[in-house]
Amino acid sequence: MSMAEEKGHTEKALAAPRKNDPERTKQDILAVATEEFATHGLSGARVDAIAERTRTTKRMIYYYFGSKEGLYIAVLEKAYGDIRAIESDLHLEDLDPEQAIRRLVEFTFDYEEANPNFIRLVSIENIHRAEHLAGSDKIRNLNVTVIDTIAGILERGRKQGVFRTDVEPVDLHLLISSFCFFRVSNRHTFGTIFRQDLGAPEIREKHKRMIGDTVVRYLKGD
Amino acid sequence: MSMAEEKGHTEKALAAPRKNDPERTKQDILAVATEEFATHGLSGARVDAIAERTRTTKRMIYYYFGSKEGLYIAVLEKAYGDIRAIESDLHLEDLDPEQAIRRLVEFTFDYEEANPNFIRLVSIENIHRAEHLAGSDKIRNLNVTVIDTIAGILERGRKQGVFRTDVEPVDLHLLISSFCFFRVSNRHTFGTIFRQDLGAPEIREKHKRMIGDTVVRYLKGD
Amino acid sequence: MSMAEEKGHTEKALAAPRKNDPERTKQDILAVATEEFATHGLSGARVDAIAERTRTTKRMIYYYFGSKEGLYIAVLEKAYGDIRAIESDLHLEDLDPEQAIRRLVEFTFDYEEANPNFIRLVSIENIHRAEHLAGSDKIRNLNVTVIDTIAGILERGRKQGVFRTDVEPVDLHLLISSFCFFRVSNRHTFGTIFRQDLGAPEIREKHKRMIGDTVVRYLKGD
Amino acid sequence: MSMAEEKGHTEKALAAPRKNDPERTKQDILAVATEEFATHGLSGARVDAIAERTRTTKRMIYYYFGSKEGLYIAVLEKAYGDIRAIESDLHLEDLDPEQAIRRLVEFTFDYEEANPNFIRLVSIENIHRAEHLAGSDKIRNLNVTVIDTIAGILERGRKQGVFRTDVEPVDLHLLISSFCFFRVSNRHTFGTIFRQDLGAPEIREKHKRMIGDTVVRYLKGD
DNA sequence: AATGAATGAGCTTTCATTCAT
DNA sequence: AATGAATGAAAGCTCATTCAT
Repeated sequence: MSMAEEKGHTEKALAAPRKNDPERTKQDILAVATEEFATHGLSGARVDAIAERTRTTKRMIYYYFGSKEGLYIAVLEKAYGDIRAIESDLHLEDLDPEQAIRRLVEFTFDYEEANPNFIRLVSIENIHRAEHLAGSDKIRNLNVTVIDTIAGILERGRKQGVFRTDVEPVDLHLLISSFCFFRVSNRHTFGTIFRQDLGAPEIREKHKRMIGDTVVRYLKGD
Repeated sequence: MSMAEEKGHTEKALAAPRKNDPERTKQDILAVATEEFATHGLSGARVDAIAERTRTTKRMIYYYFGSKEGLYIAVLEKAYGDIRAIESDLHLEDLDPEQAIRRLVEFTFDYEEANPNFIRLVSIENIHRAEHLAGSDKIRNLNVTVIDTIAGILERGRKQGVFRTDVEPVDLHLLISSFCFFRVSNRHTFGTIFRQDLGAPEIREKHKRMIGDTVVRYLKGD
Repeated sequence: MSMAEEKGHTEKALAAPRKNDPERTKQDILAVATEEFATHGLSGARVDAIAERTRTTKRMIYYYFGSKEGLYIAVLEKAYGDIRAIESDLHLEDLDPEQAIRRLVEFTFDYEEANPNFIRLVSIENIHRAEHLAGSDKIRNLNVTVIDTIAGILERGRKQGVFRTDVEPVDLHLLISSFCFFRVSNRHTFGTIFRQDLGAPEIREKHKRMIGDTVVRYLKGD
Repeated sequence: MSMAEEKGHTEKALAAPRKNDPERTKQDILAVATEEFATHGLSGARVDAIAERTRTTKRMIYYYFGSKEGLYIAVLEKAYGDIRAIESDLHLEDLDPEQAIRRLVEFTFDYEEANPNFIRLVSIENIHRAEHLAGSDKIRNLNVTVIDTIAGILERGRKQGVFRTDVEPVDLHLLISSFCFFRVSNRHTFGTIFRQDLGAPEIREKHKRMIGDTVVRYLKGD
C-alpha cells in the first residue's frame, strides 16, 4: 500500500519511505475526531484527546485543519457528504409510488439507526445553531437529492391517483426524518423516562412498520 | 416579603442585591443558568458567565448547587418539572377521543414551539447519554402522566370503535413527540439545508395541522 | 447526664435543658480536631471536615477557638498536657538506677508506640518550626519533669558508682526519645524502603530490648 | 551549552529567561519546589509561590510535572536519589570495623545536619503515610546500599571477634538514623521545650561523639 | 451565649493555540 | 512540509472566615 507516489515531491520518496501519507493522516485524524466530537460535543471534545488516539501529534491537527473549529467543520462535512452520497444512489424510480415511499422510509430509518454518530453530530450542530454548517460552502452546495426524489415519487403517485395532491416534498421529508431521527437522538432521555429500550430489535421493527404505515396512510387519504 | 425598607442605607436600595432571600437567589441563578446551559451546552456553559448575569457571586452558585454539574441537574429538573406540571393539568377526559388526541397533539406542538430552551436542554442531555437525568431521583420519579392520559383516550376510542386496537400509548407518544420536537431541535440544520424557516407562522400552522391529521389518520385506520 | 447545673447562667436551664454543655462540645471538637490535624497536618486539615464529624457546627469552632490555628494550638496543648501528666506520675525513685532507666525507656517506648497521633502532631509542629508551641504559654510552662526525673536517676547511679559521670540529663532524654519517636514517626518511609513492618509485635519487643540495652550500656561504660 | 549569544536582542540577555533548555528549567523548578515543599509541606506549598520564584511560569510546572503531586514526587525522588548516590560512594571496606562504623555514623550525622530540607521532606512524607514514596518505582528501586554496607562491616567485626553476633543491619541502621534524624527533625520542639539550641556547634560535636560511642559500645558488648 | 447564611480571595488545573526551527 | 516545545488566559472549585441576628 505504498502511497508515496501519489505526492508531488518525490525527492525523498524513494530514498526513505515517508512515514505518513498526508491524506491518510488527515483521514485518520478525521475518523478519531468524528468519534470525539460525536461523543462529547464541540465544546466537550478535547484536541488533546483526539491527538492521543491518532497516529500523529496534536501539532498536525493544527497543521491540517487550522483550529479545533476547522476540524469540527471537516468532520461535519464528511458526515453530511457520506449520507448524501448514499441517498443519491437509491434508485426508487422503478418502484410503484407506495413501494418507493416505503423503501425510502426504511432506508432513512435504517441509516439513522446504523449511524448514531451522524445523528449526534447533527444534534450538536443544532445546539450551535447550525452556524458551522451555514458557513460551509461544501455542505450548502451538497445537492439535496432527497427532496427531488420525494417530489418524483409524489408526482407519480398523484398521476396514478393513489396519493393526495396537497403534500409538499419537504414536509414529507420532515415527517419521515423527525420520527427516524428522534428515535435515535432522544433514545437516552426517552428510554430513561419511559423505561423503553429503543434499540431493542423487536421495538425497532415495530417502529419501522409504524412509521411506514403512518406515512403511507397520510399520503393516501385525500 | 419586601425587605428593602428594613435596610438603613436606602440610597441604592433598588440597585443593591437583596440579601437573605435564599429562595429568590436560587431561582435567579437557576433562570440565568437555564439560559446559559441551553445556549452553550453543559461543557460550553461558563460558571463565570452565569455568575456575572446574576445578582450574586460565583461562590454562591457553589454554595447552593455544589458544582457546575449540580447546577445543570437542577436546571434539568426544573425544566422537566415544568412540563410535567402542565401535562398533568390537561383535562382531556371530557372531549371525544379524536378531539382529545388533536388537543394533545396541539398542546405538545405549542409547548415545544414555545419552549426552545427545554428542547435544547433535552438535546444536550441526550448528547450526555441522559446520565444526569438517570441519576436524578427527582426526575425519575416524576409521574409520566402523558402515557396514562394517552392510554385513557385510546381506550375510549377503542370502545367507541373509532380507533384501531393495536396501538400502544408509548408508541403514539413517540410519534407525536418526534415531530413536534424535531421541528424545533433540528430547526437550524433543516432550515439551512432545505432553506425553510420552520419558525414562520404559516409553516407552523401547516405543520400543526399535518401532524394532527397524520396521527388521527393513523389511529383511525384499523 | 444533665450538665446544665454546672453552668453559671441557670435561667433557661430548668425550662428547657440546654442541648449542649459547652465544655462537652469543646472536648468533642478537640477530639475530632486532634484526629484531623494528626492525619492531615495543619495545612491539610479542613475546618469543614472537623465540623462535619462533630456534634456541632463549623460556626462553633470559631466561637470557641477563634480560628483554625487557635484550634490547632488547643489540640497541641492538650496532647502535650496529656503526656506530661503521665510522665510526672512515674515514681521511679524507688527503683535502683538501672531498673529506673530501663523502666523510663520502656514507658517512653510504649507511650509513643501507643500514641501515634501525638507523634504525628509533634512532627507536624516541627514542620512549622514549633512556632505555635513557642507561642503557647500553656505549653512553655508545662513542667518538664522528665529532665528532673532523669537527673535524679543519674545522680543516684553516679553515687552508687554504676553510671558514668559525664552524661547530661537532656542528652540522655534525647537518646531515648529519638529512637522511640523515630520508630513511630518514620515508620512509613522506613517500612517502605527497608520492607520492614515496624509495628509488628516481635520487632517491637526486639527494639524495646535494644534501646534499653543501648542506653544502659552507654551509661555504664565510663 | 550557553545559548544566550544565539539570540538576536542581546540587551536583556542576562535578565531574560533562557529558553530551550528544558533540563535546566526542570532543575530550576525542582530546586525552588524542594524549598517550598520542605518549608510548607505538601498541602501548605503553593504552586503559585513556586512559579513566582522560578524563571518560568506556573504553566510550565504542569507541563513538566503534571500536577502539584507529581512535582512533589519528583522533589522526593531527587532528595532520596541524592543521599543514596553519596551513600553508595562511602568506601568503608578499607577501615577496620569500629572505624568503619564510626565513619558511617559521622557521615549520617553530618549529612542530616547539613540537609535539613531532606529531613523535612521525609517527615512530611511520613505525615502522608509514605504513599507517594510507595507509589514511586524510582525510589522503591533505589538500591538500599547502606544495609549492605552495614552488613559487611558487622560481618567483619564478628569475624574479628570485636562485635557481638546478634545485631541485624537494619536495626543498627535504625539506631543510627533515629538519633541523627531526630536531632534535626525535632530540633524546634525539643529546642523550645528544653531550651537547647541543637544547632549550636559545641552541642553538635558532643552529640556526634555521643551517638558514635553509643553505637560502638552497643556493638562491642556481647 | 449561640448560630444559620453567606462570602472574598485564592487555589490547582485545563485548554486551545503558537513559537521557532 | 513538518514538528517538538512552550504558553497565556481562563476555567472550575475550595478554603477559612465573618455577617447579622
